[in-house]
Amino acid sequence: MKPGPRRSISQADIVDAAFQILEEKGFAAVSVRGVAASLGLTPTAIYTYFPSKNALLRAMVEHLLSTIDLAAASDADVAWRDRVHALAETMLARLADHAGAIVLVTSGPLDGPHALGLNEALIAGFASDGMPQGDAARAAHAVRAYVLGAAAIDAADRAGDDAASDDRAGAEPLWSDAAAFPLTEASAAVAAADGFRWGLDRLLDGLERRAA
Amino acid sequence: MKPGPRRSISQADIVDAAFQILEEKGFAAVSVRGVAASLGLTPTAIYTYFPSKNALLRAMVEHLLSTIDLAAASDADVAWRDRVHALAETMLARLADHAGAIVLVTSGPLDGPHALGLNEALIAGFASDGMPQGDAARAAHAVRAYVLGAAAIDAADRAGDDAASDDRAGAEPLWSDAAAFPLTEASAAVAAADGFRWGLDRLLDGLERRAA
DNA sequence: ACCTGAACACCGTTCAAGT
DNA sequence: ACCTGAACACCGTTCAAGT
Repeated sequence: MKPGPRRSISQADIVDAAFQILEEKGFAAVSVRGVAASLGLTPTAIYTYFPSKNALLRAMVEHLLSTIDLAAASDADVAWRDRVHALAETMLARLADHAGAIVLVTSGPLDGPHALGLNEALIAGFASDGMPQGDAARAAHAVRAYVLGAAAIDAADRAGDDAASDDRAGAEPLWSDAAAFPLTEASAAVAAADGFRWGLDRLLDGLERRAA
Repeated sequence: MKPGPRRSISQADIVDAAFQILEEKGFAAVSVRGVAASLGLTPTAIYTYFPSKNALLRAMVEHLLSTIDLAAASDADVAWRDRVHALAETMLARLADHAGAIVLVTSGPLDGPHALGLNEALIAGFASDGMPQGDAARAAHAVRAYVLGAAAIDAADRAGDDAASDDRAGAEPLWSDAAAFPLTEASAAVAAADGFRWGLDRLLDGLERRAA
C-alpha cells in the first residue's frame, strides 16, 4: 500500500471501526490512532475524512441516533401515549446497546440532523393530541432528559459493578459501602429492574393531564 | 523545595485545584500533570494522595455532591412535594455551576457516600408521604434520571453554542442547520427557559397520583 | 484527493531514588 | 510518608512530501 488516492475507505467505515472499539474496549480506548490502525491506515489519514477527533465523535452520535426508527412515532393508528412510549424505549435501548454511548452523547452538542429529527418527532407526537406547541416542546424536552439521565444512571451502575469486581484482588475500596443507606440498599434491585418503564409512565401520567 | 515529607498539601487541595481547572478550561483539560503543576508539584506526587486519575475524578464528584444541603429534604415543616422540588433544583444548580460537571458525573460510578446519601434523602422524602418503599425507590430513581438528563442537555446546548461561535472564522459547519425542523426551531427558546421546572412539575404530578 | 512519515506538544502511570 | 526525575507507552494534530 503506497500513498495516493485510494478511496478504499469511507466515513461510514471509520465510524463503524470506531464503534467496534467503543464496544470492545470502552470510550477511553476510542483514539484516532487506534481507529486508523484497525483500518490498516496511518493516524493522519483519518484527517482526510474528519477535521478532528471530536467531529468523528459527533458523527458516531449521529449514526447511533440514525438507527432509531422515527416512523413508529408518527403512526396515526396507535395512541399518542404508546407512540411516545415506544420512541423513548428505543432511545434507551440504543444508548444501552453500546457501552460508553452516554459518555459519547454527553461529550458534545446534540445538534446533528438526526438529533433534531428525534426532537421534532417527539414534539409532533405530543402536539398531535391537541397539546399547545409550547407545552409540547417542554414535554419533549422532559422525555429527552428522562431517557438520557436513565441511560447515564444505568451506565454508572454498570461502571460501579466493574470497579467493585476490581476489588477482588484485595485492593481497598475507595469507600466502605457498609449498610449506612438502608433504603437505597433495600430497594436497589427493584429500582433497577423495571425502573425505567415505571418512571416513564409516571412522567407521561403527569404530561397527560396537560394534554387533556 | 526538595523532596521529603512535606504534607504541605491535602486531598482537598488537589480536588480544589482540579475544579479550578475544570471551570477555567473544561473537562478535557483536567490532567494530573496540569493539576500537579498548578500546585507546584511534580505529576507523580499526586499518586501519593490518589491511586489514579479516576480516583481523583470520583473524589471531585463526591465533593460536588457534598455541597448539596440534605437538611432541607428532611424538614418536616414543608410539604413532601416542595422538599423534593427543592432538592432537585439544587442538584441541577450544582451540576450547572461547573462547566463539564456532567461529563464528570457521567464518566464513572455514582457509589460514593454523598451520592448514596442523596438517593437516600430522595427515597425518604417520597416514603414519608405514605408511598410504598418500592415505589419510593422508583420515584427517587426517576427524579435522579430527570435531573441528570436535564443537566446533560443543558451542557450539550452550551457546547453547541460554543461550536457555532467557532464558525465565525469561516469554517464550514458540520451540518447545515436550515429550518428543516420547524417545531424544534420555533420552540427552542421557550423549552430552554423554564423547561426544567415545568418538566419536574409534570413528573411530580405523575408521582403524586401514586402517593395519594 | 488520499495517504505516509516525521515531528510537536501533550497524556497516565511506574519505578528507583532521595529526605 | 512525601516528593523528584527519568522513563514507558501512549495521545491529538500539523506539516511537508509523495501518488
